[in-house]
Amino acid sequence: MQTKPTSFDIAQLAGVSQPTVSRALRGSTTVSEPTRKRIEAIARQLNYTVDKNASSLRRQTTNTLALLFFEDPTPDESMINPFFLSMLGSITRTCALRGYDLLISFQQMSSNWHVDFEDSRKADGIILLGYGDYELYRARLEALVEQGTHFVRWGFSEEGQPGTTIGCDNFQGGMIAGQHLIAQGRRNIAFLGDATSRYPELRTRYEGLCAAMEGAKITPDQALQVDAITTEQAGFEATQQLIARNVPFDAIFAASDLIAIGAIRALEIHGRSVPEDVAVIGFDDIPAASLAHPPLTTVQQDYRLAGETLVDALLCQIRNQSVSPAMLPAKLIVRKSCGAAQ
Amino acid sequence: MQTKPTSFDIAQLAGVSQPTVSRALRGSTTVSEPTRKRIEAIARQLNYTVDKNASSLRRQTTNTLALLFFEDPTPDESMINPFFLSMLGSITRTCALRGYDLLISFQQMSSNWHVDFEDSRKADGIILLGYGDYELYRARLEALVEQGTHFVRWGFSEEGQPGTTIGCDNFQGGMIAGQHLIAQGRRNIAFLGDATSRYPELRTRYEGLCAAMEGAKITPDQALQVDAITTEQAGFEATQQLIARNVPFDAIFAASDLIAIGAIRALEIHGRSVPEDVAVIGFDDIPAASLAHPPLTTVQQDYRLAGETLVDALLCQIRNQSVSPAMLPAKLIVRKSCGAAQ
DNA sequence: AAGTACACGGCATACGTATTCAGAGAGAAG
DNA sequence: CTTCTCTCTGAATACGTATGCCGTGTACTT
Repeated sequence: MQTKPTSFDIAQLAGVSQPTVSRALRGSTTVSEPTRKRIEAIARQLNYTVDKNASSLRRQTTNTLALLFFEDPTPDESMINPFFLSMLGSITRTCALRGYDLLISFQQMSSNWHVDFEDSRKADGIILLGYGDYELYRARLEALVEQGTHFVRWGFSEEGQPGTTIGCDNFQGGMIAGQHLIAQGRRNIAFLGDATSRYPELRTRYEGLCAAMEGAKITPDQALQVDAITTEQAGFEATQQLIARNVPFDAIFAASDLIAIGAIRALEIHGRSVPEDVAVIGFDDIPAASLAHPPLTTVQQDYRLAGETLVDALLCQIRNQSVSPAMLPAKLIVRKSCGAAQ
Repeated sequence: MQTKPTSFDIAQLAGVSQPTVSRALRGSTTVSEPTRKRIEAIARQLNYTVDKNASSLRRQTTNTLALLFFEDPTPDESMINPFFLSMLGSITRTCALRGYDLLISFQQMSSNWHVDFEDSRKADGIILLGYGDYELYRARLEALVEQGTHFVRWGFSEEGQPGTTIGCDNFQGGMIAGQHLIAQGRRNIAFLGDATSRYPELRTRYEGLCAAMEGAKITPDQALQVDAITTEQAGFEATQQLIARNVPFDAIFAASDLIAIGAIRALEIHGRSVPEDVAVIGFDDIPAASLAHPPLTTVQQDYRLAGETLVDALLCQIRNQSVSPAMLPAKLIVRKSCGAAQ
C-alpha cells in the first residue's frame, strides 16, 4: 500500500469512467445496480476513501463545523469552564450523528480572531461558546454577520443582536433559585456575579433573583451583590468582600457553580456553616457540583439539549433555513447546600 | 462581498500572475520586495485568505491533527473522563502554537472506527486518547501502522507495541502512592481498579503498589484487589464488594480519582471515616479531586506536559523524524484523604 | 417498422492553489 | 557589442472530485 487509491484507479479496475465511480459511490440513481455493486466492491477492497479536500474543493462545502471557545484569560490558560466542557461532549456527539466533523479551537478574548475557519473554507459554520465581556466582542460578531459567516452563539439573547443566539432562560433560572431560597425562609439573599452589562447572562440571573424577591416583597439590597467572574477564585474573593461589608446575609445565589464552590470555601474559613448559617445555590450543575461539600444545590442547564440545539440551529442556517433564537428552560436541582429537606 | 476573493483576483489587481501571488504570500524569496508589498497590501484589503481545501489538495498535507477519544460505553454517552478533558485543553493549545488545527471525535470502543481522518486526508496525523480494553483495539492499532498512518497514543507503553505511545510512569506512580500510605502506618492496602491485562495502565499502577508493599515486607493480598473501570459508580460498587469480603483494610489506593471519589461515598455510607479508618489515594488529579470531601490525595499526571508531548511526538512522526516513546513522571499530591499531616 | 422516451455512462471541465520549467530582461564581464 | 549570469515572473500543469451536458443503445409506443 504505497499510494492512496483514487476514483480513477477504481474506474480503471471497474472498466468505467471516473465520473461513474463518483456517481456510484455517492448514491446517484443514474448508475445501474450491477455497476454500482461492482464499483462498491472494488472500492471496499482497495480501502478507498473519498479525498475530503478534493471533494470539499469541488463542492464548496466541507461537512465540518468549527467550535470556538473564548474566555477571559485565566491563570492557567488550558483551563476551561466545566460547563462548556460538558457541552463539548454533547456537541461532538450531535455533530457525529449529523455526519459532520468538528474542528475546535480556543481563543483568548483579547487575541485577534485570526482563525476564521469559514473564511478559509475549513468549516461550513461556527459555534461560539464562552462567557466573556460582551462589549468586547460584539463588534466581531457584527463583522461575522457582514461577511455572511454562518454561526450560532451560546449565551444571552437580545433583540437586534448580531447572529443567532441560543441560551438558557437565565431570568427564569434566577427566579426559581430565588423562590426556593425564599421558601426556605431566607430573606437576605446575596448575589455573587457580575451584574453589569458586560456579562448580560449573569446580570439576567440577578434580575431573575430580584424578581423573585420583589414577588415576596423583599427589596434587593445593592450591598449584597458582589461582582465576580466565573471562577472558583473569584467566588472565594467575592465572598470575602461580602463578609467584609458586614451586612447580614443568610443565603448566597452564585452566578455559577464555580463561584458557589469558591464561596463555600470562604464561608467555611470564616466559620459560617452551610447551609445552617448561609444557604448556597449555584448555577450550571457542573459535574463537581454534586461532589462539593455539602453537595451543591444548583440551577441546571441542560447541556445535552443545549449542544444539540446549537448544532441543529447552525445546520439550519447553513441550509439557509430560517432559525429563531431559542431559550432553553432551567431546572432547580436540590441538594444539601440550600438547607431544604430532600 | 459576494464571492470569496481568490489568488487570481489579487493577481489581476496587482498586474501579476497567480503563481506570483502564491509565491509572494507564502514568503518565497524569489519575489521582489516591491511586488510582494503590493500583493500583500491588496490581499489584506480584500480580506483574502488562502482556501485551505485547495491548498491541502495541492500540497497533500492539511496542517490539521485529529484527536480521537475512545472509551468504554458509559451510561451517559456524552460524559468524558475528566482527566482526558483536562488534557484536551493542553492539546488544543499546543496545536495552536504549532500552527495546526485540531479535529476532534469521540468513538465508542465497540463501534467501527469508521472515521479515518488521515485516510480521507482531513488530518495529517491522529492522537488517540482513552483507557479501554486494550485487547479490543490492538488489532486496530496494527492496521493503522500497516496503513502508514501517523499516530500517537496516550497510555501504556510496552515493547513491540504498535505505534508510538506516550504515557505516565504508572509503576512509579503506584509505588509512591504505596510508599506514602505505608509511611502513614497503613498495612492493609486495598487496590480498586482492573488488574487484568485488559487495562495495562491500571495493572501497572497495581504492580507499583505491590512493589512498594514488598519493599516494606508486606505481602499484597489478592482479597484486597477489586476490579473497577474508571467511573465513580464502579468505584462505589467495588468498595461495597470490598467491604462485603470482610477482609480488614485501612487504606485504599484507587486506580483513578473517579474510582476514589466513588469509594469515599461508599465508605461514608458504611460508616467508615476517611482518613481515620481508611486512607484513600487516587490517581490523575482531576479538577474534582481537590473539591472532594475530604480533599483527595492523589497521584498527579501532568496533563499539560502530556498534551504537549503528544502533539510534538506526532509532529515529529509526520516529519518522518524518529520518535521514541516517552514516560512522564508522576507526582504525589498530598491532601487530606490520606491522613498525612500537611 | 419507425419514432419516442428513457436509462446509463462518458467527456469535458471547474474548484483554487503550488510547483516545475522555461524565458525575459538587466547587468556584468570580456 | 557579445556572451554569460542572475533575478524575477509567467505558462503550464497537477492535486482528486463532482457535475452539466450530451451521446448511445435499448425498450416501448403507435
